[in-house]
Amino acid sequence: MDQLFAHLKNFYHLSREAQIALQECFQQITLPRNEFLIREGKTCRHMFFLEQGCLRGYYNLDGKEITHWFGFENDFITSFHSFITHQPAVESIQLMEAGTLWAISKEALTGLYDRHHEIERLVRIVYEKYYIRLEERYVNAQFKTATERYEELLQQSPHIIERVPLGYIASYLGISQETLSRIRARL
Amino acid sequence: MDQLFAHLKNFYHLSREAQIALQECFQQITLPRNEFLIREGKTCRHMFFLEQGCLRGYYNLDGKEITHWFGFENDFITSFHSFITHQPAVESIQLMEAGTLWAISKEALTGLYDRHHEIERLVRIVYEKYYIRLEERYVNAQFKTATERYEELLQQSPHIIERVPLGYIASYLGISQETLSRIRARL
DNA sequence: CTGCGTTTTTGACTATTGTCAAAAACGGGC
DNA sequence: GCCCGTTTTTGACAATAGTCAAAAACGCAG
Repeated sequence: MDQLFAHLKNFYHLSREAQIALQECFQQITLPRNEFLIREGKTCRHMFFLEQGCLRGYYNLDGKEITHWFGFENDFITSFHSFITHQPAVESIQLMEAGTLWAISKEALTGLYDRHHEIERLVRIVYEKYYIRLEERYVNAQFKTATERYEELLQQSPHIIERVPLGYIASYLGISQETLSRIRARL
Repeated sequence: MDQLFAHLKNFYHLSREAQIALQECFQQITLPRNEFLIREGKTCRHMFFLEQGCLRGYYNLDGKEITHWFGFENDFITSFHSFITHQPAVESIQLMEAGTLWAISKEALTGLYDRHHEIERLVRIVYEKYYIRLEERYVNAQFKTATERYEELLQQSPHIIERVPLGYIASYLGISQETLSRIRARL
């Protein structure tokens, strides 16, 4: 829990009361490797904070699993579309390692917004940061070659390459596993 | 101005007082075709609402202009990265048609957050919606073929194709103009 | 209607990546 | 250390998209 609150300070400094209120709404979860946090088709009603472990979000495209993001320590995790719209999730989220998470329900969170303005502010700021992160990812994904994308991943997120099977990384980069293997051979 | 407030109701219903406070912070701008709303290298300190017209965001990659998004009526426009981080914008935003916009400065907006909790809520909700919109765009861009992306654009946003030169659309889809021309010929 | 600059299309060729299949390397359990 | 299932690499070929250059179509001023 300390880790979560330490991380929140990167976004906004909460008052003691807000922290206590927030703390009461979180529940700890421990899940083994390969377990699902969210399954396609179910509505996701929680936001998670990943304290320890790593996981991937993926969806099905013509029977193929497309991994479109990874989550690591200190990431906020949810199926955002489902969480926001209350519609069934189109993606699944699966643990790639055994992990520890903190969960907060959407009702609890929106309840807090009314009682603690600062918590809503915190969440707004988190969204802003996540938005620009996604924007960057979008530009990289669409307008760079596979090799450039891999090299950038190597530089910026070497932890991904160390902890994640090649097949998932290839999918994440939008290329086939064979192509990624050849890129690696060349470097 | 009516149009702006009518549009805001899609996100959150503001009280009369909040509306008045917000209204006072907006300034109208009119710009001719090809004018720049934001130029690469300058810090963007405003959020805009596009009442009438259309524009594009683009950046330079090895001397080439990469158009990565379009804005149309009722869109909120800014260089999000610059607006949030206060760093110089990496992109430029240019009018493709003469347009009318409403501008609000970042200071004015953050000032409103303190005085009107609901305005911060509204903005949080706007960010949520824009986030999931971007997520969708990301998935489409990375994991579908050029033809699929063009067909989806045709179905979901025919207005883009009607109002925007082919070269910009090709860039937006992440393909060369020639390839887009060939896709069109085939359909 | 004509001419001219811009935008779009077409052609020929090249580079990149995908697909399918098989081989090699890796890693944990015994 | 050995076996077996999984992951990664390699090979051959096909499909997709990019590049450069030229032609055609378009749009507007005069």
